[in-house]
Amino acid sequence: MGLTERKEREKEEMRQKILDAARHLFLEVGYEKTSIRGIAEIIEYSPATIYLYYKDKNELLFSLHEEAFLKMMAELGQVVSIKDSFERLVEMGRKYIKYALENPEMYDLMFIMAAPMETLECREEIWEDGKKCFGLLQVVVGECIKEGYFNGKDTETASLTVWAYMHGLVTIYLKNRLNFLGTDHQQERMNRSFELFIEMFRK
Amino acid sequence: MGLTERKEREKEEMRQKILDAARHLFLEVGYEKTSIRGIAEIIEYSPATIYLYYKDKNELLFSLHEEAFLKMMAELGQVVSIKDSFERLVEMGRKYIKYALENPEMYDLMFIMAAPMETLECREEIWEDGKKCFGLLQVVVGECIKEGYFNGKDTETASLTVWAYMHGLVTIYLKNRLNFLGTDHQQERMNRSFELFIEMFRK
DNA sequence: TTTTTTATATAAACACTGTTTAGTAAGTTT
DNA sequence: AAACTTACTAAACAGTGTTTATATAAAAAA
Repeated sequence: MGLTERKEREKEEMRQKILDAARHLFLEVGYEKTSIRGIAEIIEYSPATIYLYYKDKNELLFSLHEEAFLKMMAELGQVVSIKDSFERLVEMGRKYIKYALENPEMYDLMFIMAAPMETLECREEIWEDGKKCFGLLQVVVGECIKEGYFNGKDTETASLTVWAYMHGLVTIYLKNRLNFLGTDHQQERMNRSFELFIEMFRK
Repeated sequence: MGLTERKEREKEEMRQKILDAARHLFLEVGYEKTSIRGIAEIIEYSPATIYLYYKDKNELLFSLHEEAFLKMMAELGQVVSIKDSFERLVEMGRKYIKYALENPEMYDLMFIMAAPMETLECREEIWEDGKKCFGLLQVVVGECIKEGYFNGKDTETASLTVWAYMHGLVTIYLKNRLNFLGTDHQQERMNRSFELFIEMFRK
C-alpha cells in the first residue's frame, strides 16, 4: 500500500531537515553555541521534537561527523591523477591543510572534540569513517615505501607519522597557538615547516 | 600598621584557595564539568564570592594555564645534562610525550582549548608562557642545526616542525583518534612512529 | 461510520550552567 | 556612637540539554 514507505520517507525528510539546520548553525557559530533550541527555531518545531529523531545532541552532531569525513575523502582522493607516488603524498598533505583551514569547525569535530567519541564508545561504526580516511593515506604511503621511502618501515607506522605531523601543524594554527610568534605570516611559517618536513622524508 | 598588609595577604590566600579547588576539580572531572558552583562548594563560600577574586571562569582557568607551562618547562629542562645535542632533543621529545600523557587535562588547556585565548586576546602576557616553552625547544634545535641537522633550515621552522609532529602525535592519542586501530598497544604504535620520526631527522 | 489505537508534536518542568544585582552584616575610621 | 568600607551571599537572570505528561491528528479496527 506504500503507506509505511511514505511515513518512512517523511521521517527521513525530518531528520534531514534537522541535520541541515544543525549544520548551518554549527558552521556559523561552532559546537558550543549550537543549541537544540536554536535548531528548533530554524526548523520551526519545538525543541522536544528533535529528540524524537535524534537520541541527543551528540548523535545529532555525529551525523555531521560522517558527512565531514566523506567530504574530506573526496578532496584528498583528487590526488590519484599524480603519477609520482611521493609527489602524490605531498599533494595529499597540501589538500589536508587546505581542508582543515577551510573547514575548521568540521575538522574540530572529526579529530579534536570529545563529544562524538563519548556517547557511542562501544559501537564499531564510529571508527569506520576515520578508518577509511586513514586507509586512503595508507595506500599512498604504502606505494612510497615500495619505492624505498620511509626507511622500509611498515605502512601503519609511516602513515601515523605523516598524519601526526599534518594534524599537529594544522591544530597548532587552528587553535591559535602560533599567535605568540606574531599574528602575521602564520601560513608562510606553516608552509616553510611543511617544506622542511617533505625534504627530510624525501629520498 | 600592617593592617592593609594582612588584608592583602588574606586576599591572596583566598585567591589561592579558589585556585586549589579549581585545579582539584579540573584535574578530576575536566574543564566542562568544573563549575563555579562546584568550586564554591569545596571552599565553602557562595559562588558569587569567586567573582570578587576572579573576573570570570576563563581568568580563573588561565591561572592554571600558567602553572601548567611552568611544570612542563621544569620537566623538559631536565635534558640539559645530556651532552649530544640531537640526543638531547630526542629525550626532550620523550619528556614531552610523558608530560602530555600524564597531564592530559592540563595539556588540553595549554594547547587545544579555545577558552583561555578568547577573553584575553589583546593582552601580550598570555603568549608569554608558550613563548618561553617554545624558546626552550628552539635552543636545543638551534644547537642541532649548528651541528648540521635540519638541512640548515632556520631555527624557527625546524622547531615548529618538531613541535607540530609531537603535538599531533599526542593529541591523536589523547583525543582517542587512534582507537580505530584497536584499543590495544596504542603506546607502542606511538613509540614506533616516534622512532621513525627520529630516524628521518638523524644525520 | 464510529470507536479505538497509534504516531506526532509540544508546553512545561527539571536540573544544570555562568554571571549579575541588591542587600546584609561585620569591621574600620572618624 | 555614627559614618563609611569591605566581604559576603541569597536570589534572580538568561541560558543550556533533556524528560515528562498532555493534546492533537492520523490510521486501524470495530
